[in-house]
Amino acid sequence: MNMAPEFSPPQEEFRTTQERVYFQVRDAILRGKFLPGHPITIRGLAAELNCSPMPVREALRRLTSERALELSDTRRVTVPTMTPEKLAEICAARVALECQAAEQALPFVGLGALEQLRQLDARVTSALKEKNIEEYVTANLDFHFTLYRLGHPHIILSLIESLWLQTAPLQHLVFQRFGVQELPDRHEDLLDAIADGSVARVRLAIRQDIEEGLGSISAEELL
Amino acid sequence: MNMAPEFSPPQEEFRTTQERVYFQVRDAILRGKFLPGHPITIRGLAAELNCSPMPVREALRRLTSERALELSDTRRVTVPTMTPEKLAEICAARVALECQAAEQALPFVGLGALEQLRQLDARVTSALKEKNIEEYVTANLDFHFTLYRLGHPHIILSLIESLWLQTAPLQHLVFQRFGVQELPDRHEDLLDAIADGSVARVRLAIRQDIEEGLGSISAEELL
DNA sequence: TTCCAACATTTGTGATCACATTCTAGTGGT
DNA sequence: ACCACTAGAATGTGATCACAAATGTTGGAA
Repeated sequence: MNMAPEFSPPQEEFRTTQERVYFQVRDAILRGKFLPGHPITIRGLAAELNCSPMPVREALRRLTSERALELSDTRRVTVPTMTPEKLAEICAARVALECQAAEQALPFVGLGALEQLRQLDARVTSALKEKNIEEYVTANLDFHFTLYRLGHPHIILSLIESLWLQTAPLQHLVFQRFGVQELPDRHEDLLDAIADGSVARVRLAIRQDIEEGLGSISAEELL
Repeated sequence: MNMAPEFSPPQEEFRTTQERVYFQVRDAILRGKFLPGHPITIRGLAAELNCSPMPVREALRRLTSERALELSDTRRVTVPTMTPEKLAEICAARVALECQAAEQALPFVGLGALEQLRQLDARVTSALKEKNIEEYVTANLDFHFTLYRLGHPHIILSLIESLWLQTAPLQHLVFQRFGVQELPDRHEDLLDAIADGSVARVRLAIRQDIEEGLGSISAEELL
């Protein structure tokens, strides 16, 4: 059986092995290479990533601390399974934090940034038409985070990243089953609201984008 | 020099040493036993806590992942120093998340819970009068978290806990210098709003409680 | 066939060791 | 007296080992 999670080779150079392992596993989770409920072993990862168990232990500890992975009652590390309650919570937290991040970013949106956001949105819609899920996920992620980063947040951004990390495997699975054609595109509303500088409309667009995207799958993920 | 951070003995029994160390260090941070900027060494902690460096490594990794500690550019673990920017962000994030948590808890507030909250608020105000900082901090923490826990949140609650952990050492220092007599008490407004079941007033009270509490110290913590 | 006990394997945790990097004194020169 | 430089100590990181708990497998008995 081929359980190899297809780790990407390390893109950039990292200071420590633990950091390299952390980002490789993190990336694998984001790309949905781990199935929910799938157990992860320290020695197995160490063998696949060509290092000793030590850096893997710390990387996994870090990821479980971010809720990207989960500790079972027997101290085994697994990919978290999603429940409707957790999804609703993540949804609510994302609305609360991303609305705040967007509002905080709003004064910093110049014409260059707006143009960049439009181009990223174009990538998103084109990926939607081509049903290229991989591209859609990454472009959508880039679109949101380039906006949020304009306000130069640190703490809030890392909280949002943690929440995205938790829904990442789910997105992948659900999009595989349903396709992506029927998702409403709230990015247009968002871009218009940003251009107008309307805080209320920005918050509304983000809330709808999140709730329609994540809410639409809330009934289907009982695996 | 007596740098011993006065670790509390482990209150309950923990499954692993790493977990014990994690909570002991976490508790020490919450009680302000570590000074901001103070470097923390793995071997030093290991010696103080009677274990090998290994569990300390994982506990510190976990705490830095929660931003309760910080990694310097030379991979040294230090207690984070607060900056006005970080404080403003934490403040904004707390408003966003705690308003959400309170709104989520509102339907679950029964008469028993309301009475419990009133008693906790009484503890807070009495601690304020007696200028008992330790008691104030814990009672205030209990007040907020018993409210939030009513909505049975998991993810949001852990996010909020992480944010409180980041401001804990600051509270301690600032309250030592200024005393606590002039802090406005928004808990009364909050309790009234809860009794009325008014979401808008609950959110307003929490926003004011956070912003007046943390905002009042934003200009004074340049250490 | 089904169930359960006993064994072997795997796994997580903690300790110890080795090494490269960083911090800290102590030294020597100006 | 002051500063740059070097040697020693201390620290973080990674690897390996030991051990107990958990998991998986095998074997026999009902």
